[in-house]
Amino acid sequence: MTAKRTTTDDELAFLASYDATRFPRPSVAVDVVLLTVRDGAIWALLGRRDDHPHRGRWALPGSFLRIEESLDAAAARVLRTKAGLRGVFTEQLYTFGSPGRDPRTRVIAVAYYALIEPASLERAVASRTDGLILARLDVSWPGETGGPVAALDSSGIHLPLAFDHAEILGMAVKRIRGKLDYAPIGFELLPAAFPLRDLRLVHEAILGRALNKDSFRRRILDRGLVVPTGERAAGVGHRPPELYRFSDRSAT
Amino acid sequence: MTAKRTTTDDELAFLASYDATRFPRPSVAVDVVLLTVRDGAIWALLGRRDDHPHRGRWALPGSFLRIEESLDAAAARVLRTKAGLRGVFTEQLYTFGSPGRDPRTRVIAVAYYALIEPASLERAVASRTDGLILARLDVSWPGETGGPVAALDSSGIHLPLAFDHAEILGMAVKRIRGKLDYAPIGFELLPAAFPLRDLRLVHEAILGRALNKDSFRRRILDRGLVVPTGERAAGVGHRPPELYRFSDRSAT
DNA sequence: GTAATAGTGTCTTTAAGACACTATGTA
DNA sequence: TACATAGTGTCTTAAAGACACTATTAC
Repeated sequence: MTAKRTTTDDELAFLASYDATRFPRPSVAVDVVLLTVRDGAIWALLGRRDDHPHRGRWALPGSFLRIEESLDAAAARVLRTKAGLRGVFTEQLYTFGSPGRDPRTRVIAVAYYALIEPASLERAVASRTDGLILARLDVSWPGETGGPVAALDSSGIHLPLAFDHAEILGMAVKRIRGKLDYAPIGFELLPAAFPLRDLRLVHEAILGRALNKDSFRRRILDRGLVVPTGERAAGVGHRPPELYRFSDRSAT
Repeated sequence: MTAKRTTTDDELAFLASYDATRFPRPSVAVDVVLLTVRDGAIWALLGRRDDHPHRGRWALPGSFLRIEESLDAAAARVLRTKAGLRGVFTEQLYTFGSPGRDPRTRVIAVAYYALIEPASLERAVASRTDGLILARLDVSWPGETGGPVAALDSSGIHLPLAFDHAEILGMAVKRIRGKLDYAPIGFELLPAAFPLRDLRLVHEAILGRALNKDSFRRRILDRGLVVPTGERAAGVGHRPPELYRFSDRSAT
């Protein structure tokens, strides 16, 4: 972090006289794209806006940044207070700051994305009565092209999104598509023990295309990122697959 | 961007009564890591701080965000006013917001990185009298590990950096290392026409390791990202190499 | 001529795709 | 038993590394 240094009397005097209100300052908010993967699609947590602006539209969970709180802490607080979740994998995504993105006042939104396995997220949504939904994302662009992403309700109807949240969703999808190959993010979307098939289905849903079964297995096993648990899934209607777990080796 | 929608009288009344000053707001600054590659190393533009805090230490060029200015526009303004540069490749990097990172007040720094070829940057530094220097970066970590990065003056002495700017430099190096393989960022660091050797030296400097000469040539040419200009470099003391230029094909 | 790097051709190695085949559970 | 998916083995293909060899300029 900041290197050790001495504070001089001169500097102390400067700091005492510093007036932070001399310039108009924007508000800073933190928005969280909480994602999961299920049924071959990416899903995101959205909340219905009860207040202006964009009342009735759907928005990412978010909050204004508190004055003595780090950005990461604000993202964790949003997940805790809006979804009742703790210890979820979270990473900063991008900062959105177009002057017109919020009609109230100038708001800089520091966006985060978070990944969680579907069972926990469904439980969180079910335990809430404040209009949270899990929306299926409709990614219309291929590869890592990027662009806004639409959200669909359970009937496949497009949900009207608030602010620039379609852009933020698009950035989150683009990010996890890009990171999937070299970062262990698929594991965040699965329970502790999982068959390799489920890991492949998660990758396919994120990438939006089918993957070769054999080379996927080989690639994952060769990298040593997963280790067999010795257990097998039961009651699957066919040969039960071996269950694996994420191996936290520091290998690349 | 934001979807088309109608504004109701109800909402207009809400907006008229909205008081943006109800909550304390942090300041928002934009800092730019302007990078180039020369002599097998990465270099960054730094300025000596004339004022408190961190007077005498070295800092990234930056500015507080103006209230009606986009983040991208602020980054472009910083490059224009602090280095006299326009049209430089610039991309958002990461947002730094630890509560203690600036002793004056809470400052959220939206960091950008920019890439330029060394001749233009040297010209910009030489034409300034306000204490700008080109500092060589000392990247001590391998691969995409990440972490703070030190800056050295022309004698190889460590320059004391202001705020958390060693962290920001580290994030910029990590980012360009990661993007080098799939994004055409090497070209931003070279003149319009260049021999393949220079492109390889740029890649090697960024990655911090030697690359196989033959497969580098094959890889670059096979991707069709460069096209021969038909000209050759002269006066190089050996067989003159063909000069290539970046081909702006939309191919992946 | 020598020195130095450009550039080509070929062999080997490695990772990924294709695909056949065997294994083992449920119904 | 049939069925469905798990898992193995092998062939092919594509990309990268290794390396030998030729090409062309400055000196």
